[in-house]
Amino acid sequence: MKELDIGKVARWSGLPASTLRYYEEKGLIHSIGRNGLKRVFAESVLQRLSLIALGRTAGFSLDAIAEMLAAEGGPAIDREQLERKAEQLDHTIRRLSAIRDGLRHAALCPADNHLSCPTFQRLMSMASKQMGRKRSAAPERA
Amino acid sequence: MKELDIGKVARWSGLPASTLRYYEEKGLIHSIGRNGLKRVFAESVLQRLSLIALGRTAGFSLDAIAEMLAAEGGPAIDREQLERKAEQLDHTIRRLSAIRDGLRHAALCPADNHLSCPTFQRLMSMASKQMGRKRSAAPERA
DNA sequence: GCTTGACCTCAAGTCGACTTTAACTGGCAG
DNA sequence: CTGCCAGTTAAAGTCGACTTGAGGTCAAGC
Repeated sequence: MKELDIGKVARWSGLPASTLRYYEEKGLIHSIGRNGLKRVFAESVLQRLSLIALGRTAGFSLDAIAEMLAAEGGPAIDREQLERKAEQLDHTIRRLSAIRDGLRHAALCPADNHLSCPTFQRLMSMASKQMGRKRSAAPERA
Repeated sequence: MKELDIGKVARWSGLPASTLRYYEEKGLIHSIGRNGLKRVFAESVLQRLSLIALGRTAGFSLDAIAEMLAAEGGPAIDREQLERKAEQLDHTIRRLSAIRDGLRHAALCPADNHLSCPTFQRLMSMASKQMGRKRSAAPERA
């Protein structure tokens, strides 16, 4: 099993060492031991970091990601929760798609005020569909 | 032209008044005047707030949104920039889609460790494709 | 005339996610 | 032995996006 010091992990993951320490402190990753003072990581930490980066991209908080990663190894994954998150993501994707189309349209449409362009408006209203954002979606700190 | 006080804007937009004041301070919205001390908003501020919410969903910072909104009314929209943003969003969407599929697969797949499941791995590697930190899109942030 | 409620300002506080700083350790090169 | 380099810690600082708090204004209602 290949062992990496923090510098290698940093270089390969693209994350600064400080972030790796921070993630370890938060329990998102674990070092497999020490060599003197120095942390030693298993190669597999890179995959875990990928998953974390992915989760961040998807908009999850570090805490939410920690939960999911914990569930992942654990005795029972909450399949229902995963499906809920998948569905949430699905909504997000649809909204982002509408926004993307909106931007693209804005880049082409000659109307000088997009707010009054019907195509733009249609896309935006498609994207909106509920705009009071209170904590309700991603983490469900349960 | 209908005029709204901050309370109505708050109720209709779902945002607290403090946020509306903050947005005004940042130049994202404007009140059309004052009634005594009290801000008076045009009804159109609601649409603007929708766009702002949309932008937030798409992962843009308030500053970036302010820029885009400024460009919107201005003399020339940077079409190239819009197209770039659209393309960025497109990548994000693809990655989110892979993540969604990954989650959904994880919810169904009987393997007890998804990290070793080839289907899961394929989806995740599809989602990754570059993992340097750079925030992009968030679902209803938690 | 006094209270209540919705609004105001300005300053300070909070939260998440890091980054920076200062002081220290331990290995290896010259 | 001396320096340097990569690593270590704990604590403080930063940044974006708000929220909260203290203290004030004003119209309406009892």
